Amino acid sequence: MPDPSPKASLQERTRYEPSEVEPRIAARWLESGLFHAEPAGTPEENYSIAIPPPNVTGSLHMGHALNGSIQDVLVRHHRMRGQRTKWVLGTDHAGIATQTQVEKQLIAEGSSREAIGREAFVDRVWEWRQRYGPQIIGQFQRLGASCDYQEERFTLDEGYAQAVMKVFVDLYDKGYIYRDRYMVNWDPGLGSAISDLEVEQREVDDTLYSIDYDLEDGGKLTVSTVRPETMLGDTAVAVNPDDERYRDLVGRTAILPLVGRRLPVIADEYVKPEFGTGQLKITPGHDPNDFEIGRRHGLEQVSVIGEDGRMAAEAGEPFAGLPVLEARDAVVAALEAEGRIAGREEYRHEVPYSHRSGERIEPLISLQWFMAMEQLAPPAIDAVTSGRVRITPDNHRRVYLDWMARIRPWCISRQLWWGHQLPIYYRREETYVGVEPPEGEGWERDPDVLDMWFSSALWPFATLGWPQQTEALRAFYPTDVLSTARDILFLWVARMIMMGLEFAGDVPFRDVYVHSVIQARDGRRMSKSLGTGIDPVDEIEAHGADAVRFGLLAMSSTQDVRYSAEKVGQGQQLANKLWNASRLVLLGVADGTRAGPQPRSVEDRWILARLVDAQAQTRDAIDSYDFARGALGLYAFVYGELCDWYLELVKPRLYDQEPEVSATLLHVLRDTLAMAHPFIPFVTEEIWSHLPGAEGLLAGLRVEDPDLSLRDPAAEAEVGRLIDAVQTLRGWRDLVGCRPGELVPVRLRAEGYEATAGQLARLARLTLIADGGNPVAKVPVAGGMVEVLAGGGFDPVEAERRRSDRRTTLDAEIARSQAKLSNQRFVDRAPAAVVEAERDKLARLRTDLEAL
RNA sequence: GGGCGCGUAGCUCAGUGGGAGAGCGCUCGCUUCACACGCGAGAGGUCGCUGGUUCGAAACCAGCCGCGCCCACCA
Repeated sequence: MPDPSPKASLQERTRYEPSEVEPRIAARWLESGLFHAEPAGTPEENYSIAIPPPNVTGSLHMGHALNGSIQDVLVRHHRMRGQRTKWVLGTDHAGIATQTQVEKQLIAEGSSREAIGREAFVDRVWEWRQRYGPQIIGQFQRLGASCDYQEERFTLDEGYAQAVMKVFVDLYDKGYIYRDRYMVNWDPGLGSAISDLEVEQREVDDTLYSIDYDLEDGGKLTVSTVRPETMLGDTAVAVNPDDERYRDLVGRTAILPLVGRRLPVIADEYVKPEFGTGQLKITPGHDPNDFEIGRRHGLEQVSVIGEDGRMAAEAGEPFAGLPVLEARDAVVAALEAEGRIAGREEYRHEVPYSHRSGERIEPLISLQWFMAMEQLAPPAIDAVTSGRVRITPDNHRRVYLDWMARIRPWCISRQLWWGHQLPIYYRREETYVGVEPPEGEGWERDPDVLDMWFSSALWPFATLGWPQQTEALRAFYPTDVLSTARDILFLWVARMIMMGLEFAGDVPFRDVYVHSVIQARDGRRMSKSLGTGIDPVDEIEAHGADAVRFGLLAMSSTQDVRYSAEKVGQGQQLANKLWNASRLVLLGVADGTRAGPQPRSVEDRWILARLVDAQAQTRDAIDSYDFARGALGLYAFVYGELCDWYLELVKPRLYDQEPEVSATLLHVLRDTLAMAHPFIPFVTEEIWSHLPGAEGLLAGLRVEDPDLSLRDPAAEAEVGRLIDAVQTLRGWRDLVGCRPGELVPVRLRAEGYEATAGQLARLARLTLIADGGNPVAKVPVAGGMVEVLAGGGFDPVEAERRRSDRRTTLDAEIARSQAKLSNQRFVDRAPAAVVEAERDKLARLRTDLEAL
């Protein structure tokens, strides 16, 4: 990190400049080694989080920035509470995404992965990773994330690969992993099978064709399909067994047009009599439903579409070799020529698309590796129902449980080159599965790799050194919380829980926090392809990391929210406010002051009480994962209490160099910085470095529990009354046209200002006069009246109008209150405290009215 | 088809049984010796609609209207 420009003095820096400060602070943190935790102690006393590993090719997006901010609040908070805290860092090899990137690069060079071969290709991807992998790590540092950067893991590093291989072999040995020819979601764009979770349904307008099939012994039937080309693979026609119309059809034989194949007419419950003609063509090779029906009835499976997205040889001439869409037209044309198209209609329906490549899924039968989930799911269900894993917000709990209850086999093999290659070897009819390659000649390794989510599922324990029983594993597993967006609840979270229980002997985390999704300003999802993305790095450059962190946390919620530039602005202002408030204090306090609460007046007791309350509230917000409340509460304290009132109240004493107020101010500042640090770490660390007597980094400060003995309801009531009165009087002044600087002579006729009358006069610009003549105006304040005496320059007409408005309001409120209290049912049934409060209120209103 | 959630000030959102809130925006005033990324004062809301429960509903219940998301193999 280059040495920054010579540090301007506090005196000159009237504006907080994050771009100057943040890189300097980030460098200090990294050099300090504070973020690294040597393993010791137990998971119960330590605090750990495993970062959701970003894709190695990725760059920081808004989701990373939000989740990074959330996790960093948690990690910094617990570190400052004195826990040994580790935030496990690393990246994911992200099989598909990374392979696609490098392939694009190759194609741009006029080459391809096939041209250079697997080995050279994988080398190329590793080079890519060395080059682009550090980018996103640097961006997390820019955000201020206090990860343990000394121990970065990668889902394809050597130790991690060992863990993956061991898990695979163990699961195979237990019989959970098996090979099957089964209907899979084939992604023609990728040239690979993908799992159910990587498929998304999209609404599509298609044409629904009705096609006549002749019956062998005379007559015909009519089937409907949006994919006429698949009829070449039909092996039956089905009707519902209860469908009276077709009872005598069952058992007869239809003839498949164009092909001539004899199709048995079968009866199956799946067929809906009311849909179309109630006669359904059965294509076990290319439709998941038909596949199941085919298995039930022992039907032949004919694959007419190949993995290359073209019609296979089985499709016959002239269709074999044609791309699917061309084949569709050709089949329709051929059927039309035979007069078999009985109808077409526009048809809107949902169709599976690949979440990875964006292409339409081609369901087909393929030989793949699967993982059975029946044994793994129940313990993972129990972990959540028993509360060993808590999910926040808890409406996601049921979503998780519903999915787990209906969990299906997981297709784990991918026809890719970048990833964990299956530890499976074939020789003729033999299959060998093992971490080490088999002895002997002639073995060939299965070319497929594992679904990236298989390796990600091991993340919380594989990163800590499993299968070795390491110190790190003993100290930090289970981790405390997993913070994530809900879109990978099944893909990742559920699988981590299953794998953690199966292999690491415990749940991988105690809490799952599901954060909101930040949408674009117009409510659409943020996405590069839609052009709706906002780059958090740009935002950090423009407004500072603290501002972005604050903004994201403040807009976070239990539901999806639109990106709010205003909240980021609020964060930027907070940083600037804190900086300038600190300048006031640091430039003003007496030399040699030691920080410590030394209350001498009611406002001192008040700010100490408010500080303790803010500390408790902030802590509670963090502990309950309510980051918006935490961030906004912090803002409210700094603006609404510390700066607007306390600093204004004590300025005269500060200028007088009163030692006690210096000590108290430094104490409040110190504690405020510590409280704010998890949310806005840079500005607080920078200010901390200017604090007299501050040693070391704020990030490493050990924070004590809030000192509840400083709570002070009496001081809060007294200063609360003062604040109300000042605001009332300022409002009055503004309304009646008092010049801003002018001192108005008044007589205070109100209770409860014994200790604060001087402050009231100063802040509302009044001159207090003990006696004097008749008032020329009256301003009601809590506890009584401020009588304005002759001599102040104001508009008497406006003053009278104000008084009369106030009377109208009071009359209305009194009427409402009286009505309420004269309602016998209210008095009888409402809680006594509520009724009592209503009576007090009425009394107060009447007093105020009388005073007027 | 099943499930979850949302509809509160011009905008983005808090508020879950006892007198409607924040930030931004808007209006007016202020070169007040920390901050004009500032200070002070204001305007602005039938809390989607209808019905119900309750002494009392923005909040709880039901229905309706509008919007979003997740899950699901109807050609």
